[in-house]
Amino acid sequence: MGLSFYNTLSKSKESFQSIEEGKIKVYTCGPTVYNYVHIGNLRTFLFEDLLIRYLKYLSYQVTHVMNLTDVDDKTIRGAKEKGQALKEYTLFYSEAFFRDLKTLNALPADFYPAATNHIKEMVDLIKILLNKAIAYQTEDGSIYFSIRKFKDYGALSGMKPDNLLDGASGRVSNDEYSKEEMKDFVLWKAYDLEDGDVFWETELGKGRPGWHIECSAMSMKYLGESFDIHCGGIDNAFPHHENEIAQSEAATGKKFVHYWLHSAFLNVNSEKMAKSKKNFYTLKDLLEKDFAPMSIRYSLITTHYRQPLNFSEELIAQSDAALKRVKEFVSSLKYIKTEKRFNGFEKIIQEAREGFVSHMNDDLNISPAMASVFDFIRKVNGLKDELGEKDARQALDFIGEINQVVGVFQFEDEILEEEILNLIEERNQARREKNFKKSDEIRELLLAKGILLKDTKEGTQWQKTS
RNA sequence: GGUGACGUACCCAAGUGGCUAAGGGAGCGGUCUGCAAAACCGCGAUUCACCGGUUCAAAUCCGGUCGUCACCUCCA
Repeated sequence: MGLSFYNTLSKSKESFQSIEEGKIKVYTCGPTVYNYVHIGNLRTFLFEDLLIRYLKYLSYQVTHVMNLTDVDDKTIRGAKEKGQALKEYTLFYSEAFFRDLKTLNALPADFYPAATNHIKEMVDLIKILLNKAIAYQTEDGSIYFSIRKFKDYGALSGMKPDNLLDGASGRVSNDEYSKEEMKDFVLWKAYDLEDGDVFWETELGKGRPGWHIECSAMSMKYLGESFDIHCGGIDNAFPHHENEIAQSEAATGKKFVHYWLHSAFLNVNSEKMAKSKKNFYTLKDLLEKDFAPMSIRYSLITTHYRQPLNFSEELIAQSDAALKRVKEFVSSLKYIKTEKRFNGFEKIIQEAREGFVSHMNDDLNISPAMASVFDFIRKVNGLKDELGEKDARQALDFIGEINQVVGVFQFEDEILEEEILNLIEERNQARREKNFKKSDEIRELLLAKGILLKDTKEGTQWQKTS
């Protein structure tokens, strides 16, 4: 089966076809850098990482752009509270965000454009909308998008103008406007004293951009007026993405994005994890509890991205155990040293690969894709006595291949220091002399150094624990 | 009021018309071991929230009921 995705636009799975052969352009909505991200946010970023990694695995040439929202009400308020310049404040949280991504082994995007570096592009876009009379300026100088003038408004989210509750986005003074206009959203916010020193003097007047316009302006700058995939959390489908479509398509007359992929929420006790509910964990919180980054990554990516995921510490512990199983498998392969070959081993690998790929092709259906990896491991474990070194090498390479996509397995350094090797030998000597007190002491000592020993028929084997 | 998602074993989670309902965790039994730990092997839902209906055949389709969550205001 070929690659297919559930497209929010059509509310159905569609087989994937890139605009340009062999190349895929992806835009993902990044964080608003006003605070540390929580792991609910990170779930979405890791879903996107999984997507990008898989597309690369399929040999597509991927261009990935993730924006940073570094000017909005929250960043302005936060900077003011800390008495910092906006730039200083947002830089701090941007860096924290990048650290989190790195810790969780997400591949860096090709571009991380920040809103404040693209004011010119946004102004140009807004000017086009004004010229087309789709946008209008109000008395205070703010500029709004008239959603009634974009006939397809609501196509993505099903939120048609008539069904929206009143109470527009960012409307300054509600009373002056009719009901319909209240549903319009802001493109450019005229300067307000609350904004302090955050403003730009532009052809549109003194002020700052609305939230939605940045993604239209920046995605089109880096990826073109039409591109392949746009991702984000499901809460961004409305109003953010709906508004992006309206702005972009109204301006260019072209289809903005071909595939919209949205991830479901991470919940805690069946409720959305959110800062306002105070039920969130940051990555730092979890690391301080000694959870391993890869166990956290595994927890966040192995539930299908459109399925709400109920988060718990128990979940990470389960992931930890699952990863241990893979690690144990990988570690044990190095003890297969014989020259023999297992007839048909290629076929076993090929079946596992096909299982993995066919499920990932199906809208990144990772659960059964991983199941085929675990099936492979069980099968090979059962065959170990019949495998030779070259087979083991192939099995290891296969796990490495899968890891290009999932990015959760860690391959240990297969070399031990002389000192450690000597201790293992010393312990074996003690065991031969039935000096178990001494051998147990050495085992404890090595475990404290991160080396786990296992006494098997073939001799003592070791494995690194961290 | 409008829009949408979800309810599968003790926990996590696939499967959306038809072979024995994947896989992981936990548990139990076994193998190995000086012992322990780890690993490996085996076992585990006659049943898919509930009630009707369609069908030769349904967890899967249709209707209804109950329960949970989210969006419509910044939110991954």
